[in-house]
This record gives sequence, structure tokens and C-alpha cells, in this order.
Amino acid sequence: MGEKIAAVLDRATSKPGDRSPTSACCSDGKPKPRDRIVATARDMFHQHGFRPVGVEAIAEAAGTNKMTLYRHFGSKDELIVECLKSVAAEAEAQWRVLEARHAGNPRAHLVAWVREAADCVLADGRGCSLANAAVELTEAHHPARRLVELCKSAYRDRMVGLCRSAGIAQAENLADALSLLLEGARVSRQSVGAEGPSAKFVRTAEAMIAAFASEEA
Amino acid sequence: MGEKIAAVLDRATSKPGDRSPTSACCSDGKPKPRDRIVATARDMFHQHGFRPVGVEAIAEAAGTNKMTLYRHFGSKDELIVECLKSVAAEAEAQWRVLEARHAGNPRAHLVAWVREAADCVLADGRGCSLANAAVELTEAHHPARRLVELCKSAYRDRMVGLCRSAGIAQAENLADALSLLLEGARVSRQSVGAEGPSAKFVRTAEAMIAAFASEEA
DNA sequence: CGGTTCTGTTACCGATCAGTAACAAGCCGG
DNA sequence: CCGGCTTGTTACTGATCGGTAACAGAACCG
Repeated sequence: MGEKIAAVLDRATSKPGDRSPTSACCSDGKPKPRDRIVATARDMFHQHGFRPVGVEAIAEAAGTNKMTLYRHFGSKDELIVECLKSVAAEAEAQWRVLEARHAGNPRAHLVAWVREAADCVLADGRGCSLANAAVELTEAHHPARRLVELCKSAYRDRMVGLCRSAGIAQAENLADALSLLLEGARVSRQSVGAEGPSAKFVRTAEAMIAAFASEEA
Repeated sequence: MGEKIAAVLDRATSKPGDRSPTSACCSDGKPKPRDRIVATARDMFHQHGFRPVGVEAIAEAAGTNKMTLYRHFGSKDELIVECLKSVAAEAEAQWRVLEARHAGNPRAHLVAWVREAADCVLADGRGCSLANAAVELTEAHHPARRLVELCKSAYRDRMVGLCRSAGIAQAENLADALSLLLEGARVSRQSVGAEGPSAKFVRTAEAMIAAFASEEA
């Protein structure tokens, strides 16, 4: 472990030579190539997976070219890592929004999380890019693997903290159970479709929360 | 759906010109090339994923060559499908063993399933090859996608049947919940490792079964 | 033995793709 | 207006990989 995710995620969007506070917005509405590339690659990787998407296709879809891409990212793997960082950062931002909205009411936060997670499952047929990366990028020392582990682990910590502050006695057990449910729903959605077991995610998660809540000593 | 899985799976190991009852065992212990190829490819695909494993590597690892491979399989995709069929057939066989062992005691069958599923999760770091295929093979009309959907759907039906015969009132809900847990445990095992949420699979699944069982009207 | 079927070997094609070189054009600050 | 930095363009390399052709040898069965 050792390394804090906060530090890793900080390096996600900001670069040493950063000038503008909005981080690379060419005064007109068009973002700078680097950000366009990350945003485009993130979508394409999410949609089609990592291996089948070529760097040339990414660059073209981002309205630029391969050469510019390689001036910002040393390799395709590096770009992948940057995309995953972007995904993780967005997820953390969403979490914070939810946290702020239900400040002081962790129980409401918990049920809101279930709803939002369900939306996330239903929204698109492809699950979590982080998990997908772990499935697809099997090389033991691929830089993405370490990041995925870090992010998932951090997410788990947040869930445990939320459950704990919601007064759940077995906070870790509930947090892990909910994590498994969500992860399962997302992958099940991909293999059997939206009509399969993933359709029961909300119902099951809510029942589980209720069961754990009624056990407070 | 229309097509029965039984029919699909039947085509898995048997071919039109099948002579020996043991299906391709060269009198000596060494299986015939076709079966060696399927077995080897199945392992390699499972370990490293589908895209990164080349047909040449498979053939060599199976103690044969690419040409012989292409005499038995029209394409790499076809080989992939055959491997997935083999995986599904093996899973179904294991299910039947469990079913026979706990014949007449579906409740014991259910808890045995949890244990075996947990072993399966812990055994190797890579999850279910079928689910992995759905994640990795994103082309909408890839032949493997249809098979995966079929198999997962069939597995779900078996689970529902088991829960029902175990006297669970909300059999479908429990079956889906357990499916989500297992699927989630397997993918979580890949992303965060064995110490993550997947470690709680048995505990959670058993608690869930108990909860559903106590609700019989 | 003779013929057929299955297998091994080698060499090859064509396509895709990550990554690089070299040069021209634009933008922006001083 | 000038000089540096970023971007665009084109062309290229080298490697990998799916799939095929053609021929030679082995096993099997009548």
C-alpha cells in the first residue's frame, strides 16, 4: 500500500506546467488536445475495451493525431492509466456530491448510493472500467492493475466508513456485501443482460441494508 | 430463446465423425490433437484472456501446430466458442455431481453450492471464463456473446429451481441475489485481490440463505 | 499391401498496430 | 516582429498475428 490515492488522483488531471485554473481550456470552449484525448479515450476504452481500441483511432476521434498523442503520453499503457485515473476521480467526485447532499444523514446517503449505483448499472451495458481493466489487462505487472487495486480498495474504505457512521454494527460486512452485489450486477448486466439477476440489485441491496440495520446492538 | 442449451452443449465435445466411445483417445493415453487444443486453449484463454493469446502459441502449447488447429476450427473465434462450451459443460457436470450427492436434500445442496462456489473463487485469481468473455469480447455480434448469455441464463434457471425445491418462498430473488454475489466475488477477486470483499462471500451467502429461508410462509 | 485420412513442417500473405522521424504550420508571449 | 512552444501532416519501421498453400510423412483400415 503505502501510497495515498489522493496523491495518485491528484496527478490525474494536473500536469507540472499547468497555467490556467480551469486546466487547459483554450479560452474558447475547445479544450486542449491532451484533455480531449483523455476524454475520448476514456469513452472508447469503456465502450470497446482496451486492446481493440487503437491509438490512431483515439487520436482521430479526439480531433487530433497520433503524434500529438504521443507527445503527451509515453505509451498506450500510460494513456490507459491516465484514463482510469480520470474515471476514478469522477467516481470520487460523485461520491462527494452524494456525501454533501446527505450531510449528517448517513442512512439517507446509503440508500441514495444504492439508487445511484443502480442507475450506473442500468445506464450502459458495460460495467465499471476499473473492473473491466482488471479482467482484460492480465499482465501481472501492468501499471493499470496497481491503480485498479488502489481505487477499489479506497472505494471499499469509503463504503465501510459510510456504513459505520450510519450506525451499522457489522459495517465491514455490509460494505463488502454491497460491494459484491454492485460488482456482480455490473458484470451480470454485461453477460446476461438487463433482464437477468442485475435487475434485482436495488431490491436486494435495500433488503440487505435493512437486515444489517436491524442488528445494531 | 428457442434454442435449448442441452443441444448447444451436446455439440461441444462430440463431432459428426466420432468413433471411439471415449471420444478421441488414441488407444495410448495421449488424446487426439483436437481435444488437446481445446483443453490447452481453454486454460490459456482463462489465464491470459482471449485477445492476447495467439493461435500459434496455443497450437505449440498443445504439442501440435497452427495448421492442424485450423483443420479443426474455422477461426480463432470458433475455437473460443468451443472452449466456452467446454467450460459450460464442465460447470454443468459439476452441478450434476452436487445434485446427485445431495439428492432429496436441496437445502444441503444449496449450502454445498456456496462452499464449492467459494472454492472456485479462491482457486484461481481469474474469475469465470464466460463472464470474462462477455467483458473482453465486446463486438456486439461475436458468437461467444450469445453462448455466454445462454449459459448464464441456464445457470440462473438451475439456481431458481434449486431454491424453489429447497422451499424458499422468494426463490427467484434468492437465486438472483446469490448469482450477483458470486459474480461479484469473482470479479472483485480479480481487481482487489483475495483479501478484499470477495473474502466475505461465504459468510454473506449463508446469511442470505438463512434470511430467505426464515421467510417461508 | 494400398489407399485414405490425419498430422507435421515450412513458408508465405496481408492486415493491423504501437511507436518514431522529420518537417511545416500555427499560436502566443515578450 | 521575432523566437519558442505546441500542434498538424506524412511517411515509415518493426513486430505481431490470423489465416492459407503446398508438400511430406505417419497412422489406420480394408
